[in-house]
Amino acid sequence: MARPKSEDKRNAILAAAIRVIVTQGLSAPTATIAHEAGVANGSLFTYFKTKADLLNQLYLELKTEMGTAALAGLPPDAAIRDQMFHFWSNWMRWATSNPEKRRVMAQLTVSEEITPETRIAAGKSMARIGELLEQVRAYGPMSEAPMGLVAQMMDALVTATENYILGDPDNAEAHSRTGFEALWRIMGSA
Amino acid sequence: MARPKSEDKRNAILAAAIRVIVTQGLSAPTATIAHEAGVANGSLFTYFKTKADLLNQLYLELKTEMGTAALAGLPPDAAIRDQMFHFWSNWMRWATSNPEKRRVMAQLTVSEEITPETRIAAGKSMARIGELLEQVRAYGPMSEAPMGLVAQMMDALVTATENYILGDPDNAEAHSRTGFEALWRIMGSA
DNA sequence: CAAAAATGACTGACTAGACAAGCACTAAAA
DNA sequence: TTTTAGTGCTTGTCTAGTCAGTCATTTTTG
Repeated sequence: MARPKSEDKRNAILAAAIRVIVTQGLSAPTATIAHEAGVANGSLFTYFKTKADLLNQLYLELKTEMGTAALAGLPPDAAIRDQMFHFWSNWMRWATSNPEKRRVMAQLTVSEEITPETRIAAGKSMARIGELLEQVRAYGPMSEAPMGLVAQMMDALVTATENYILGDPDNAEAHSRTGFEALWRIMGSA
Repeated sequence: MARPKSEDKRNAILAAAIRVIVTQGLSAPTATIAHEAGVANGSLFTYFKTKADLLNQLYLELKTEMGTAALAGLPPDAAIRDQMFHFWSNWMRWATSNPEKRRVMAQLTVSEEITPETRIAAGKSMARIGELLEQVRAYGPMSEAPMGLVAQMMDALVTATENYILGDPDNAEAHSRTGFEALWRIMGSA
């Protein structure tokens, strides 16, 4: 390999994509993204085969980052409710301190450009979260409900709470707590 | 006005837009929509000034239709929980029997093309729903929480439940019930 | 240790195609 | 006869992706 691709440049493109998409939406021209990243139009395509490829990789990166952040420092021996609250708080903190990433995630989640394969790969990085949720559900009022529905509901509550916090960041802490209590009322056991 | 615009044609365009957008996404060409509606390319623009205008009107129409459907036959003297359940069931039924409209709504909700004005107008048509929700909230565990957060959570739960039903329509009834019970655990009082 | 050859990342002008909207014209209503 | 809806071809703009050539970096060779 004569001249290695630089990880820096790849990251610069992904970061630029976030900044541009947040203001222009997913239809933002690749040229704009390349320019924002300080890279030539054509270079973008040496790092990402197509625009769709760029979007898929961005989605994967964001989802993984979010999952990692949410699980950071989870106390493995604490009561399940405390673990869940820790997890919830991490997630909220990440979301509120990365509003642009959150917005872009929301757009990508709904986009047709994201392939099922990417969604599955993204799901894998959430495996640990699934286990946790499974334990929570098993002894609560949702024990009979299908896991998929429970997972979607949690996701929905997270997103709703995050969205609301975005509009009133000063009371983030209180809203986060309200959200968690709602979640726990839905599926928790004690 | 010498020759009146036909309401039929307008509706044909909106209906065609739904059909086309559901398969092609919001970037679907206006030409395709016009063709699907059995109308010339240019005619579309006598009914809708721009493509964005078309999307905004479609959003408004769908949101209004959904709101109306959800409130149909609401028993005004029944217990508040029963009213809420009636409302929830209506909403679910509308969603499951109009999957394409639901999908298009989801796309429009997130789209940058929809103006704040349109969103506000759409909110107005939901006023009655707001009152109902207000009564529910007032005596439950969410009485201290801001109304906006409560509304977003309900919306999130509706959407999550709808989405899940879409993937397993055979058990729609059971899932709908599960969803409502979750909602009631969050904010109901008895 | 040159130096030159091989490699492939990088550039940005360019192309081919798509699309929203305009327009000149025709048909229908009043 | 006037006015406006309706038509579908045309136009100007925009954009994803290409490509011929350049240049930084590594590898080979005398």
